Amino acid sequence: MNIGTAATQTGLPVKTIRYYEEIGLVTPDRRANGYRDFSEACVEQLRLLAQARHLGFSLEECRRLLSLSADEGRASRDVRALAQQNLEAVREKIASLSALEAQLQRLIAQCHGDDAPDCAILDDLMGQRGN
Amino acid sequence: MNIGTAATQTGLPVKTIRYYEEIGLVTPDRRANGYRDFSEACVEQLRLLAQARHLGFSLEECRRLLSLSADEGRASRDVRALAQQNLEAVREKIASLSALEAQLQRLIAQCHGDDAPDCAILDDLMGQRGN
DNA sequence: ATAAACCTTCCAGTGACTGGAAGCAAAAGT
DNA sequence: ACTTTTGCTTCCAGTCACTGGAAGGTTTAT
Repeated sequence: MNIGTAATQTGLPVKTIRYYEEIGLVTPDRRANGYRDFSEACVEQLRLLAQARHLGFSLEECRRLLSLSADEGRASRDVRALAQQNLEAVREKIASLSALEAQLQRLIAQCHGDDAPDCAILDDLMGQRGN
Repeated sequence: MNIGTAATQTGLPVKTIRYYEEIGLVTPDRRANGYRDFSEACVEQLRLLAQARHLGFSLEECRRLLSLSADEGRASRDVRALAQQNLEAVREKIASLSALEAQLQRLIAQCHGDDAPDCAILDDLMGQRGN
């Protein structure tokens, strides 16, 4: 299977697949003309990559997921732990973004938003030390 | 004021301040010995940068904030619009992270998490196309 | 025969820093 | 006065996960 077909099968851009090969996440075969040749197994790995990236796993986490998925003797506990870690990270991001949201909302509420140059937002941004 | 003092006054790392100068966000004076010399006004700009970055504004947005803060004839409406845009972006990020959280939670719940190699998470990751 | 679509590699850029090396300048300690 | 430490300078390279583009070879369709 050519790289373009693999791309449409997985939803990954061609460039991204080449990049994944470059950093050793997948190792497609090569044809006589130099074209990459993707096996079904390889496409499955790409599908895992696409899906896991979509879920916010880093490429290093994806690497571990791939090695777990290749390991017939794996314990599902290990996969779960990885996912759990990722979940924590997502929750932390949500928490800090929520704090941002509140602060921005407060700032916006305090600003008149008219033609005059005095602005509560700028006042706040310049007023205090960072944090 | 030396760069180190400016750094402690604003909470920004020295390296970051130099980077901000490099991309033209601030332009401190220079002393005879080549050291940067930060005026109070310059430090205020750095404070704005620190605070705005902390609130998730991009550096390009910060650039616009700085030019608005320097413009005596600005309309606070414009500042508000910028903050409002940022708020939307933050809300979108929160929404998509929340979707991730739900999906991860579901996946984790389906996985036994024991010694056995069969794992609902891996099954899911390899099963379908990436969207 | 020609055009288009597809493949290859390599180089450079993104955003926002961050780390490190090599080399002066200034401040502090003895 | 001398030495050590700290602080400043520049420049180069790396991070993460791609993304764009150039220059060129291959295959497929017309």
